[in-house]
Amino acid sequence: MIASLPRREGRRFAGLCDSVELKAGSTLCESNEPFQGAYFPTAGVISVVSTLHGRPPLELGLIGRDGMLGATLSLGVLVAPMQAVVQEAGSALVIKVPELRAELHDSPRLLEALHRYQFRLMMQLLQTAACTHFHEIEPRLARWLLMTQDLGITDSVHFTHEFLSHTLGVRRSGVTVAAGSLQRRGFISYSRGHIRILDRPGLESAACECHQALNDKYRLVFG
Amino acid sequence: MIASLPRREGRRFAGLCDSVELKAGSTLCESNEPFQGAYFPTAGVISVVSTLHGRPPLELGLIGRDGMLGATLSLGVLVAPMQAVVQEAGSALVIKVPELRAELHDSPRLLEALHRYQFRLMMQLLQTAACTHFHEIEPRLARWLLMTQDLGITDSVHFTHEFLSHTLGVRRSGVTVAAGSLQRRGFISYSRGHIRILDRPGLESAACECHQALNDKYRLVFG
DNA sequence: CCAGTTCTGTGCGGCGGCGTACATAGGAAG
DNA sequence: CTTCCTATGTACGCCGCCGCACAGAACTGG
Repeated sequence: MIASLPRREGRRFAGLCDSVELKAGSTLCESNEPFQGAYFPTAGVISVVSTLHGRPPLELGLIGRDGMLGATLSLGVLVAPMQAVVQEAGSALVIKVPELRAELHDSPRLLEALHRYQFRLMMQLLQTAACTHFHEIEPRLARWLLMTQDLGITDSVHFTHEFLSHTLGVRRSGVTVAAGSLQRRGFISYSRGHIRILDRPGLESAACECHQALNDKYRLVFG
Repeated sequence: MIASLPRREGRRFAGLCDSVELKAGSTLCESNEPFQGAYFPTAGVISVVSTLHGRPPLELGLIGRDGMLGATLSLGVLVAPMQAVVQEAGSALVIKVPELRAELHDSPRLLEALHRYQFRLMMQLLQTAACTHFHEIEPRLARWLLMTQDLGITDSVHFTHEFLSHTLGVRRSGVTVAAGSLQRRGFISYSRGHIRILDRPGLESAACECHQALNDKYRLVFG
């Protein structure tokens, strides 16, 4: 995302950032609490979740190296609207909130980038919300695997069924059944927290249309 | 929302708008198509929905006289991320997109207002998405009735069960059962498309916590 | 090699909602 | 008043997922 800035600005901006490690499972921001900083993942994935009283969190968005956590800071609100958790360990550039705000003030390009990404996240939320409501576990799982692959995940440390059950908001054994079916069909193979995609076209056929639809929309809007 | 601007700016802005009638059921914008304009309801309610291929639309947000349709225009993207439908007939001020953009450029207060509302919508989407997934029909229906009451609806023209089934993404007969239960408990009464709230505290107790939670969050962020 | 832990496979009863169908009731129009 | 249409009440079987429980399998550390 920073790379999309003009070279000089990008350099300058990166200079304002610290590099941090993203540890799987760590929480980067809490709903309705101030952002500690804005995160630009260079590797790994951040998960945007919504938590209801007494329920496991439900994942509604994924942020990878093409995105950022804290795009809402471009709206002038310093508080996070959602909770975000590191789903896939990696690393990120972090910029503190005051520095980001100063930079947003000076760089229209940066502001535009954040605004656009905010829009993208919104599209993602809308799609995922409906998908979660209407579609079944297996297609949703397939879609999720495709999404993470798109985000450039190579080897996953902790994609256990237990873990996936949280991101999909379903039972662990429900995931086992869905994953088992995908494996039997030869689309994926997995064992003890490690999933490989064997047949991407097959997986695409097993996924709900949301993956394709969302990508189409991105392209339509941003070219 | 316009009223929150300084008096002079508000007047000026209102002068740029046309007044239009909001007809129940009419679509104000389509997902991934350019906004025709930005709508500031003065009466009635606009519903933000997400539609999946071959499914009824699912409502994820409500826009009343405290809000607007087209807040994403403040992000510099001229396309709508979602579909919006008039749910409750009324009226609105409309401003054309180029005029709005010019005004956003000149008035930081206006820009801030749109940004804040964009943030609010985001909070609403996140809450509603999880609510839709986890909560049952009856509490969701109760919550929805409370929300619409908060938006200042007095008499509803077309709150039939059929209609409600679309906003909640469930069967019509599912709504009948839920509404029947709320009526038997004395919280509401209805007949042929007309619902009255008889016992607001009772209805609150029947609703899921999402209504309260969201209001709390609004207050926490915006005071 | 053994013991403990984590991950996966599988089964059970139950429930909420689905799709469908049909019956009644209330208004509107003639 | 009758006719038609829309809105509501209710029932039936089905399915997906739940909560739970337990067994096997695969790694881990002694």
